[in-house]
Amino acid sequence: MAATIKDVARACGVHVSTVSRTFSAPHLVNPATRSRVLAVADDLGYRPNRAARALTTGRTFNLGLIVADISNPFFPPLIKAAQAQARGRDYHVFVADTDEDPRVEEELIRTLTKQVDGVLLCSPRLSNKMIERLAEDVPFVVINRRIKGMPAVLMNVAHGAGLALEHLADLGHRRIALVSGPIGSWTSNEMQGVAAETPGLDLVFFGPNQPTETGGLAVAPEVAACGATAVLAYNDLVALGLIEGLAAMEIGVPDRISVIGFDDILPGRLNRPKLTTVAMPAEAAGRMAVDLLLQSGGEGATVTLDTALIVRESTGKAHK
Amino acid sequence: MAATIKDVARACGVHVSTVSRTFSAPHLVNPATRSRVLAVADDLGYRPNRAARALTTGRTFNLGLIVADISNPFFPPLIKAAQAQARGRDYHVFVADTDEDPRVEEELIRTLTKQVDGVLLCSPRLSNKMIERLAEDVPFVVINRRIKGMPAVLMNVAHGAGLALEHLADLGHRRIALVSGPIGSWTSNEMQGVAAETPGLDLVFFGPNQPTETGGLAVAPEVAACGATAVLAYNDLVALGLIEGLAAMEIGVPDRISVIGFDDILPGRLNRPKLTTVAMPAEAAGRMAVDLLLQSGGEGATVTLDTALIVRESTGKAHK
DNA sequence: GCCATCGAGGCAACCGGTTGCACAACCTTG
DNA sequence: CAAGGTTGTGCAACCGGTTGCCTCGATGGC
Repeated sequence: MAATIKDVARACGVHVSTVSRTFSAPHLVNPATRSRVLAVADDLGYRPNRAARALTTGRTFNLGLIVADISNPFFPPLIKAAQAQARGRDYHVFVADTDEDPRVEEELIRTLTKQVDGVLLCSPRLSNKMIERLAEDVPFVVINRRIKGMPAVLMNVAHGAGLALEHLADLGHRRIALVSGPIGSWTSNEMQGVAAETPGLDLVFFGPNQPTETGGLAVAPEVAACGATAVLAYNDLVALGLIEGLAAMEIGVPDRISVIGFDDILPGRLNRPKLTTVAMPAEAAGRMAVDLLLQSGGEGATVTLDTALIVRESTGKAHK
Repeated sequence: MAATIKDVARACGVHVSTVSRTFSAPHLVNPATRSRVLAVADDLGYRPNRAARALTTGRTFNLGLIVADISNPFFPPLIKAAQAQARGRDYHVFVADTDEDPRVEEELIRTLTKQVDGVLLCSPRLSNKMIERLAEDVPFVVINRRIKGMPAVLMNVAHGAGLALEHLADLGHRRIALVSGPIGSWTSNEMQGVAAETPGLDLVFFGPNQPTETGGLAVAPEVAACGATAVLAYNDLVALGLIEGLAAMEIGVPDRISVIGFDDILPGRLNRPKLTTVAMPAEAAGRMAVDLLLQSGGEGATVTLDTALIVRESTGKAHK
C-alpha cells in the first residue's frame, strides 16, 4: 500500500521523528539529512496522512461548507469564492448539500465535526438553539443568519427589500404579494419584517414555499387571484417559476403583474423578461466567511455586506 | 472539549474496549452493560471520532466527488443523486470543485486520498496516465471518461451526437459547425469522432473552448462567419452563450442558424427559444457511480447510460 | 463433581503521525 | 580547559479509537 513515515525512516536509516520534522518543522533538521529524506520520500511516493496528523495536532486544514441546495444557482459562485480563498490559505473545502432537510443538516455537521477545522453554514434551516449547541464542538461561521455571539456574514436583505418596495411604490403599486421561502429562513423573515413596517402598502403574504421554481409555479394561481399588481419573491428561482406560472395563465409580466426576485442569478439575466432583482454579493460573502473562520478566535464578529437593486424588465407601471 | 471514549469508559467504570465494542460490535457486549454505556455516552454527548476510527479500520465512510465546475447546472443534479445514494449506504460525500484546472484537480485528489474510501471523478481534465497513477492510492470511479481497466460511468454521447446530426440532416442541414469543449474532455472527443465518421456532412470545427456561456459567446462571430446553417455545441451552456452571441449580431435561431446543445439543463428549458438538446442522465450517473464505487472490488466495470434527443425550438429547416 | 464450553470484558499492541525531553557532539567564550 | 550554549537526532508518550488474545466466572453435560 501507500508508503508511511516508517517506510521512509527505515529506507533512509533515520528515526521516524526526523522524517516527521522534515515535513512539519524543516528548520530543526540538518539540511543534508533533510534533502536525503526528501529524496527517499519522493522516491517512495510518500505523502503524510492528513487524518493521522490531525489526530495529534488537532488541525486538519479542511473546512466544511454546508448549503441547503447546490442546484440553486445562487450558491455555486459563493462556493467557488470560498474555495479559492481557502486554497490561498492552504485549506481545502468540502461541500455538502442538505437537501433543505434540517435533519440531514445536523447529521452532516456531526460527521464533519472532527474532520474539519471549521464549518461555513450557508442559509441554515436548523434552529438557532441547535446551531448554538453544535457550535460547542466545531467553530462556525454562519452566512445569512444572525445568531447572538456567533460570527456571521450577513447580506443586507432589509435594505434591499426596502429598495425593492420603494421601486414598486414609485411605479404606483400598492397591493403587493410577498412570496416567502422555507420555514427557518432568516432572509425570509427579514423581508417580511421590512415589508410589514413600510407604511402605505397593502400586503398579501404567501408562504412557506419551496425556494425553487416549483415553489414559484405552485403559488402562481393564488398570487394571480389575490389582486396584487406586484410580487416580491423570496429569490430569483421562485420569481422565475412565478413568471412561468403566470405566463401559463396568460398573465403578462410586467404588463399585468410586476415581479422582483432576490440573488441576481444567471438564469434571471437570461430570462425574457429579464428579471428585476436585489443583487446579493455571494462571492464576497464566501470570501469573508472563510476569512472570518480562519482568523477569528471564534468571537462573534459580524460582517454585513451591501445589496443593490437591479432594475431590468420584470417590473413596470401598476396595472389599474 | 468533546468527550472521548476514555471519558465514557471512566464515567461508567468499564474499559475503553467495552465502550468501543458497544458502538462497533454491539452483539459482543452484555445488553445491561451496553445500555449503561449508551446512556452515559449520550449524557456526555460522546460521538466516535471518525478520523481516529479510520486510522485503524482503514474505512472512513466518506466519498469524494470531484467536479470541474459546480456552477455548471449539469452537475448539481448529479451531485445530489450521488449524495442521496451514498447516504442510503451510510456514506457521506465531500464535493470539491477544480475550477477546470488539472493541477487543482490533482492536488484535491491527493488531499482527499486518505480521508475518503473512494473518489468519483466527474469529467476529469487530467490525463489518463495521471489518473491511473493516482488510482494506486485510492479507488476511483470515473464519470464521462473511458480509461482502460478503471470502473466508469459513461453516457452514450456518440449515440446522442448521432441522433442530433441525423435530426439536422433531416432538416436539410449540410454544413455544420462543431463547437467543442476544453482540452482533455472525453465527451468532446466522442462528439468529434462521430461527426467525422458521419457521411455526407460538411463539418467545421471550433475549439478548444471554455465549456460555459462565455465560451459560446466568444465563438459566435466565427461560427456566424463560417457559413454553417447549424451548430452542435459541446454543452447547453455553450449553446446558450452562442445563441446570445448570435442574437447580438441579429442572427435568429433557428431561422438563420439551428443550435443543439448537450446535457438538458434547466436554463435551456427556460430559454427563448427553448433549447433542442441531447439529454444526459445525470442523476442516474451519480447513483450508478456511487454503487460502482461501493460494490466493486475495484475491477473495471463500465456502465453506459442512454442519452436521448429532445427536440424543442432551437432547431429548424436549413436556411438556404 | 469434574471438565469442556461459552459469554463478557480487560489488556495491550497497533494505526500514522507529532512533540517534549534527553542526550551526545560540537562550538563558543573567558 | 572547564563551563555553558547550540545543533541534530533519538526516545517514548500520546492523539482516539479498534481488535486479537487471554482470563475469569457461570453454565451445562455426563
